[in-house]
Amino acid sequence: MSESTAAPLVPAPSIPTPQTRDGNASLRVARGLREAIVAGEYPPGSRLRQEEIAERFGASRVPVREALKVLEADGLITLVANAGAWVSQLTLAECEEVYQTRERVEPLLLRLAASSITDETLDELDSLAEAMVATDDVEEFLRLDRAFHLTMYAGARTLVLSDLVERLWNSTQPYRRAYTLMIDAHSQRIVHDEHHMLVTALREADIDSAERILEGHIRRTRRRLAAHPQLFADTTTDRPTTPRQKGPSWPSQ
Amino acid sequence: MSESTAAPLVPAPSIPTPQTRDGNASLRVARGLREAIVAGEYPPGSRLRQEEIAERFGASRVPVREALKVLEADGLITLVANAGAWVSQLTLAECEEVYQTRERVEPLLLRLAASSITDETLDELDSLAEAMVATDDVEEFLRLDRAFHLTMYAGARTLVLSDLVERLWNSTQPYRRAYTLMIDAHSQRIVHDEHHMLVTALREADIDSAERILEGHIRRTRRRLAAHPQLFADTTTDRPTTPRQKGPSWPSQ
DNA sequence: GTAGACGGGATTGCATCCAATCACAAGATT
DNA sequence: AATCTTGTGATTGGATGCAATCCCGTCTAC
Repeated sequence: MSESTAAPLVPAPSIPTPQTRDGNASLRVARGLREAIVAGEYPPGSRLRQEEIAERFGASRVPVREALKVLEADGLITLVANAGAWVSQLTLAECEEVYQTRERVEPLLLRLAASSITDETLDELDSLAEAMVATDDVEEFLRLDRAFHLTMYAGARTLVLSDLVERLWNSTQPYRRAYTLMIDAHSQRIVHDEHHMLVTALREADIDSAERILEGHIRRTRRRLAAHPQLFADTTTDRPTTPRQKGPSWPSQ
Repeated sequence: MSESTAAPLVPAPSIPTPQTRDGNASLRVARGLREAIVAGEYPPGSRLRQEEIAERFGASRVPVREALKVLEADGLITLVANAGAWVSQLTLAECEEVYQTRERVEPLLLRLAASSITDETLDELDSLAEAMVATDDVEEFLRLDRAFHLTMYAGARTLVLSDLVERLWNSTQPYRRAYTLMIDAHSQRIVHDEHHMLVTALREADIDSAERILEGHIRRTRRRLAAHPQLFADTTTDRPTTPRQKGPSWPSQ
């Protein structure tokens, strides 16, 4: 398969469309673009041009537009009619909203997953937590943090809830990244302690404690983020990335 | 209202919207189709054909496909590559998942909205609760129930969380409808009492109590739903690729 | 110097057209 | 008689083309 995907690494965007045999270019574009945004390749506020994305993924603009709709529903991008697509910029209030939602929802997911957490998983969680202390690389830290949480939830046989949690993580990833760059040693130590307490509670099968520790863990992160409002979009300034303005969606006909 | 009379049913396939001057047919299709699904016009398991929808909303298949992607992200429909789109059929486990999520998330939304609930809103909530006892019409009951909850949350200046709650309501609406058809007087009385207690707690500005009452209210509904597994898709049945209407039992819209 | 107007170029939204795939029914083989 | 094969019609997926719209650098007026 070397000939099919070797090109994307090198800036040689001649014609990367060997064959669209799969039948779902839309899915491929959505996946790839989501990964690129979460990876920070397109920072918040970046404009996304359909043709550019189409060329990058070797598709036409039609599946790209479908993928953009999906990513808008994910909260990752903001679409403005007849204007374009931008990577979502969260205000501090919106970011806190997502974190407050996480405080409520992730403990539930943890509870649903707890019964199927094995000893091997617990050991893996411990080593992930240790690796977070060891690393100095921001991207590595973020990856480990994400892996820690998602590994805890991996056993849950849920569909809606796991999807939701992943969306919440994705939409706030840029701000976790920006914050991690300026994290101090003390906060990092607290994060580590909380992770360790979490594993301990799970080892003792004390789900109620685990839920509370996880909730506090997320809440503390939220408060630390709130202490750095400069990382977020300003609510006063008029951004070209108009936050999606939903109509009166509730009137049932 | 028995709006379910024939207006949309009557074969008047001329052209409902002769011109798509708005500039966003995709949004219009998504909105209209979502309303139709939530209204029960397309019961779970129904197949959605692109051309049919396109004709109904006076658009081509391209914006229809974009709308289908959005509704898939909403959890309202299920897309299968190269096969088609079906209105989502939830298993009992999935429905309980949604309800458990609601138990955690809606109290938070209520908390965020509580500060901006006025006395007029409280009076409106009371009358909505009263109207629920008075009516015998299922659709009216559902509309009032939805209006009650949404009115409580209306003051919250949130985007992500309100969207999330709306999605959770929408995706479970068909099962609320089916269940409401067989609700007994005793359960209905409990629902009414809970609503009244909720308004009382809000009137006393006792947010913690309001949260707990709301959580219990949703949980009890979940447990009543779980007592009627026959309303849901069987876990043993095949993929949504082979969904078949097995007499959804309630009148064709 | 600042604010408003404007026009070229770029970009989006949508309809039409064609290829690919699947469901389904009828026939052939064992 | 049951199962595998085959072919046709219907449906979906995607690319191209065109009209409508918007962004943005430039010019003009005050």
